[in-house]
Amino acid sequence: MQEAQKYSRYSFLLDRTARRVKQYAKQRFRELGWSITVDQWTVLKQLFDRGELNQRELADLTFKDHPTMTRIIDLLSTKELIIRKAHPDDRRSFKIALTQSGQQLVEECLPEVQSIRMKAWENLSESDFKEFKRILDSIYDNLSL
Amino acid sequence: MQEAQKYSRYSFLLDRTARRVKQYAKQRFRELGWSITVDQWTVLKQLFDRGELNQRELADLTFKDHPTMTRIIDLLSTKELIIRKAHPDDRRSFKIALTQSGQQLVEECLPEVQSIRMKAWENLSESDFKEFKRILDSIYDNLSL
DNA sequence: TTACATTTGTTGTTATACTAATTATTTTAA
DNA sequence: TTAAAATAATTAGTATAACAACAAATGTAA
Repeated sequence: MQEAQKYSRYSFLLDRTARRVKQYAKQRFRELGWSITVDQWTVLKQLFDRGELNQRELADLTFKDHPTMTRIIDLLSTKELIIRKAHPDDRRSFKIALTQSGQQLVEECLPEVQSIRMKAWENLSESDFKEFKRILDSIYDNLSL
Repeated sequence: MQEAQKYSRYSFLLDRTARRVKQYAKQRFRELGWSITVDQWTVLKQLFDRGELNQRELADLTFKDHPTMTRIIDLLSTKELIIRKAHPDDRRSFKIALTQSGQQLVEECLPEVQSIRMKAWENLSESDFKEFKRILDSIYDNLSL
């Protein structure tokens, strides 16, 4: 393979694998009868770990843009897993909080999510993880603005 | 970090990095004034490399599903970069072919695409590429159906 | 040959991704 | 203090991504 073409191939493999990982988790969520998506889960988990956050903070933590976060928040609100509370110090902003059923859902799903996530890494060693993380971070930094 | 949480973190980094790579390419395409997306490019490039293909073959090669491919083909047809030609042996199917302007576009864009792709891999070594590919393939296989 | 299964492609629906533009509010600077 | 700049969130438009259901054509087995 030509030198230059090789890099396109790696980018393709990265994209393909990331899609597969997401697809697998999505499918397992469905099979388990959970009515949330993987991206919605990520938001719930952040709120579970860190407590109330505004939408900008959630967007930054999950590396999503603001319009996307608005819509994920809308969907989670409709399902009554979170609520937008008025921000005490800033009327432009909301405090997003888990509802009781949101809290309960995270607690129930957490072990299963972890086993879904583990599946991808079967047969890989501790040093593989380190290498992988290092390379991913390097790629990410190369493309930072 | 807890053992189980680690795997979620790796999945997150993978997703984040893949999104960044796509985002970077998309932005460069825009800056260069190209009116195609990265996924559309991938289809054009396959046709350029392999000649006429049907939609199933294109979907298989790019690891996209058939409805997604239908829509990408629709968009490229509208832009007159490709055409659906009747398949001589199978009336269910089309032969997808580059038009002259499609062919020309690929030839013009190819060097620039390769430099966009290379950007991600700066400061990484040949053995990093090999390791990375091995780990990606392993993850992909772990989640195969 | 007929009935059934498979294949190819399309349509519909929901969700995420990114861009641009907009509103409301808050911050900063003259 | 007032005007301009910046920020938080939303809305609108277009493009992927995945899934289900479907139509038309082809293949296969009795």
